[in-house]
Amino acid sequence: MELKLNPHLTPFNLEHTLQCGQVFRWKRYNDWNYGIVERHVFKVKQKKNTLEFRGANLDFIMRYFRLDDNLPKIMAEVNQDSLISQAIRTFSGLRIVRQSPWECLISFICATCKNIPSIKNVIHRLSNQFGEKISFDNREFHTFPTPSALAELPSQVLRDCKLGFRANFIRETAEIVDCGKMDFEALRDADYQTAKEELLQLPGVGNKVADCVLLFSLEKLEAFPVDIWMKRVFRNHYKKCFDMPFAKRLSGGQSLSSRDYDKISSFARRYFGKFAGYAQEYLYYYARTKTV
DNA sequence: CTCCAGGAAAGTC
DNA sequence: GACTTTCATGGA
Repeated sequence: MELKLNPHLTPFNLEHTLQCGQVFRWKRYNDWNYGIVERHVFKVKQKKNTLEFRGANLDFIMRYFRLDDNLPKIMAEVNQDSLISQAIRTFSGLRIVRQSPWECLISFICATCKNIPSIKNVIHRLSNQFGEKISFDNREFHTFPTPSALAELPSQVLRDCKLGFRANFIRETAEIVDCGKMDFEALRDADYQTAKEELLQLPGVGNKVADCVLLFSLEKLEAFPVDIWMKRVFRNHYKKCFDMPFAKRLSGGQSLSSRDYDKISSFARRYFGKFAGYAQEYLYYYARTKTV
């Protein structure tokens, strides 16, 4: 199947969307990109304004890649200065993806203090060992392990997957989700603050992980995750928006205190508006690949 | 070798 | 409240 995209009404860039660092499990064989979502394996490729796909129907593609988001309107709303404007031009067509909350949650707990290649490695290790095998296109793929699959693993087995100090967080969070004590559907319906407070109860989930899960899987497009790269962006470009003592702390090498995190994140939500998460993703990818 | 990565939690004052 | 230390591991 294929989908013709009007670049003015529905701009989309598959490459930027998959490479910006929001998803960790996509693979490329030949010129096809293979994705796994829940139990669906599918492949996608883009040629200019045509999106080609197999193994998924149009509704699924529209929903997963958020092609229902009015991107031109969103970009116009977050386009508040020359830096974000530059990032928007550079990565035109980048979209936030609708991930499944459970996989997103575990992925970003694993992501603490790791670079992206390491994150991909550990997620692949988890899936290959504890996920279910699914064949597609004469290749083998694996679903992401279920909460019960991870909950029953001894932490030593998780450590053997190179999870390090994250192993206990993963197992404990898996137990909580497996017991049905985390209702992702309810979080989707709740407002940003309420949903965030719920997520913060989970072991291994702090401000940054919570905001990633809210943005990438729970429809909270105002969520603005602040990691080491975003701290760098604010130190170099938005220092004047804060008081001097705070600006000085931004220059330090230490990780953000919870209060300083809120200071940046809530400023960004006011500054960029209700689609601040989109601004974050463009700035994040820009900071990682260009000089800021 | 040292330094860093999509941080969080526990400890200290 | 706030600052500091600890937690593992692979890659540059």
